[in-house]
Amino acid sequence: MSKSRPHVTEAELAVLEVLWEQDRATIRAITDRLYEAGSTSEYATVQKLLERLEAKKLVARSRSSVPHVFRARVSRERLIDSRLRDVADALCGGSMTSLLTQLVSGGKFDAEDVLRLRELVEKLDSRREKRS
Amino acid sequence: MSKSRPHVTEAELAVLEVLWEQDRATIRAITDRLYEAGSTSEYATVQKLLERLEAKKLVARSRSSVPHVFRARVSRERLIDSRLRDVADALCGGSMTSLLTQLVSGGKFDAEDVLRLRELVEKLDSRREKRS
DNA sequence: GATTACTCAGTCAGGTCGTCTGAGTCTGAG
DNA sequence: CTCAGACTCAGACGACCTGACTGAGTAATC
Repeated sequence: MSKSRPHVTEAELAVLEVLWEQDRATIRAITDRLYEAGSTSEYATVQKLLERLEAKKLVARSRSSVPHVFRARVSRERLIDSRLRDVADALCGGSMTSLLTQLVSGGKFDAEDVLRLRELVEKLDSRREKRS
Repeated sequence: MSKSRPHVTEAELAVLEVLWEQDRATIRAITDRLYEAGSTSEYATVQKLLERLEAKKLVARSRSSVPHVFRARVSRERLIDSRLRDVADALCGGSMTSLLTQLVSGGKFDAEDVLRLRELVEKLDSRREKRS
């Protein structure tokens, strides 16, 4: 988390979810999406969350028009990756490989999961070979 | 995290690490391990951390002797798994499979990693077949 | 009997997080 | 022009968490 991996709060995440879903959105749109009602204070809450997300460079704000338009600067995939890295740092000495090993050997996966995983490994392997 | 998956603090984790390393330990032993000095207040800090860990059922305390002897009730592997589950819940709709897919396809792994992963998948597959 | 180590309960400051308020700005309708 | 409504921006707030610390009481040891 420390290494330029700011923590994303649950409420902040909810905002990001909307941005992932809608690509671009105003505070109003996000507020209505999250709260239905969209009162003044709820609007302000979303505003503050966006402000913090912007400070963490996780969303971009376009000030060229009013109301401002926001978009996510980070994908869900990157966020997942960053959280996994946090876990690896905290519990696996920073090794993503250990984490992966742990996840694979520990989890319960059915036939379909294993099949998909196998395909994924194949793809990974061939991609790696091509690089070298 | 909510589902009987209490959050483990960094300081609490440091205590757990010692317990994993030493199996059983007194507060004194843990304090000396973590702080070298082992002053009164540091001792009390460790004590409080153990108290909280005990409340979370992550360590067991034997009161039959004084000083009390502590041991971990959760392995590093289980803790990793629980954190991964947190990530899955927060970002993958609770699906560990999605998380796994993300981890495999997103991470940078070298030839050795891929080889090990492949073996792991084999093992997982045969284990699964045996079960059915 | 005093010292030392330990347990147990409680406190405390600093930080984070979600929420909310208020002051000021801009714009469009009447 | 003026007013109302929507928006931005800065700040504050209480609740909570976390690590650190204190003090009172108890048991053991010399």
